[in-house]
Amino acid sequence: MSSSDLTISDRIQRKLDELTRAERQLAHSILENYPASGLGPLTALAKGANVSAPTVARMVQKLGYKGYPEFQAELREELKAKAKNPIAKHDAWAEGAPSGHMLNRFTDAVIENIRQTLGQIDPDQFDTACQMVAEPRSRVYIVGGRITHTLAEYLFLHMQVIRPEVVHIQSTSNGWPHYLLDVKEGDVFVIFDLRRYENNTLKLAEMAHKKGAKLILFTDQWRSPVDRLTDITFSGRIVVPSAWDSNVTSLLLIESMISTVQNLCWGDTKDRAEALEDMFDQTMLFRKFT
Amino acid sequence: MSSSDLTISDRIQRKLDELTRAERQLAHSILENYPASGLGPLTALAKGANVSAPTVARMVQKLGYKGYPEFQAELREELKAKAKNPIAKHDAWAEGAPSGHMLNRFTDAVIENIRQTLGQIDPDQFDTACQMVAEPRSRVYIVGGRITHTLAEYLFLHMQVIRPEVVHIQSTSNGWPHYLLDVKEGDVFVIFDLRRYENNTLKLAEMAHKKGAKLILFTDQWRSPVDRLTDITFSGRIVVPSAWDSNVTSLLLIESMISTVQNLCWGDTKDRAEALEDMFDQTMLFRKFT
DNA sequence: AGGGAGGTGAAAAAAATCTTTCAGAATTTT
DNA sequence: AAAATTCTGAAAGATTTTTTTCACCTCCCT
Repeated sequence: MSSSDLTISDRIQRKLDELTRAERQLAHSILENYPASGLGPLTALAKGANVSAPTVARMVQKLGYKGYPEFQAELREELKAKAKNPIAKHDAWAEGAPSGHMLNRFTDAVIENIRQTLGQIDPDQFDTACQMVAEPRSRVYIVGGRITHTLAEYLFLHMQVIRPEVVHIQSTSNGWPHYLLDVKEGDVFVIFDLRRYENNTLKLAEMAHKKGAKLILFTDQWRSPVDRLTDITFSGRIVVPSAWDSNVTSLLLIESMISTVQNLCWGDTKDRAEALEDMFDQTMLFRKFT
Repeated sequence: MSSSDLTISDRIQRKLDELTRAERQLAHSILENYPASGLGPLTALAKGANVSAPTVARMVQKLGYKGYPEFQAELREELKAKAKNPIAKHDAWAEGAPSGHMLNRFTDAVIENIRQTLGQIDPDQFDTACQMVAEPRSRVYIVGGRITHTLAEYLFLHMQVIRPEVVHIQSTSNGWPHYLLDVKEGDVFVIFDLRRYENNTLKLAEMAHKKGAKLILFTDQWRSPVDRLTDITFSGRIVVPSAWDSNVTSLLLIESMISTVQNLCWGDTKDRAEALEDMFDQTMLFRKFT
């Protein structure tokens, strides 16, 4: 809202006394299904209220707008603000920092990214992808690029514990063609390709596809060209106030997938985790958690 | 909704694959402030999405409407229907998934983690840490453990572009004692140690500390034993409905730090600046403007 | 009842919005 | 590497929407 913090609905009700008969009739019609009716064409609104078009134009001016379009624009603003509101109630995430502080701006962006991304994900596809990754008969190849190989490795490190036959390939390394020799039909590729999209990753995906492997892609909202080849694609939002893109939403999806796959593999995982734990204990890599 | 029970939002998402690049860009713009932006004039929508007016006209036709006005009319119908129905969903992140679905439970937990973590961070400490990492006279060592070395590498890959003299050490590798020979007073260590805390990381931190290096630690809410030695500690919440811990908050902090450090280092080395500019272009301009 | 002030809507004028066309650009296929 | 296909946006044309004008109507007051 530009000028005041009043909604248009409030404004109308406040001015109700100063309005003429036809205008009051119109006002009630607007409030009847607010704000939808006010967002349509002026003539439709007039007709719906059984008044003439000029009456609408005049009332809108009485309310303080220059014309009907301006009135509509404010209605849309109001709607926009309302849609964002339930989530964006936090004006500052890091208390004690000005709201313009990088931490707050960045967190705002990330939360919005998460909200948008999750809103567009098809839960069935997510479940299907998890089942594919959990399938014990398939080998799972995890592929990342220059930056994203860190995400790939993160997934790999967990999957390695959860199930056997997991391989991590880095598309930027020159050793990857080697791995493709072993790929058999039904194997699963989990591919990370966020902009800038990498040629090597695309080539690798194509070859895997040709071999009959199933492809799961993690990409951004603009979608890597690999998208054409995949069985399932997850596109996350990555925009943050930075010269770089954010991979937070990707990590969120990865971790959710890890958790879901682990539940699917539970029986196997238990044994494997225990075995691994023993190994680590013996090598004294970890301190015991007290 | 007149014909089917699908919302326009659903329809758009369903058709997303059949759309062209510009159209997809537009689609995302519509979903961004849904439904407000779709209720404005066609030209404004086109401008907001950085596409031309005809693209909008074509896409709505692809979606099955006779023209833009018809599309808007349906949007308004949808809005009207939603207003009548007092309690719409909106408590679920992934619409269409039951609120008990892993995606929703996980996202809830992550958002809560972010909220809690950011609430406890001291912005001044954050700024100080960023300045330390940006300091050109210090060498920066980035250290991670078995899982967390992926986070460390993520930070490293970005820092590497932003400033010289950055080193990535993996505490689980047996080569790390080598690196410590070169450490001089005033060098900076960024250490990742989330549970389960690793003995090697602690040892490495102790030796670095003894050499007069400054320590920045990323850990969890229970805090790694390294905490005693550090100048600055960031503790993130990591609890999620999973057998594993979440590193999303850590990544959020890392990315914020990257962005802040980059701002501080702006215009350091000429080559570096040019390289950055180049990358910036490639990152930001995903399509050409004419 | 007659005069006047303000209210109202039909119709025309003005403005904007939407659609179509077409040529150039980008992409894919051969 | 060249050809064909598809995509895209500028500009013009078509349509709709909004505003203005103006005559008529109603209601109130003397």
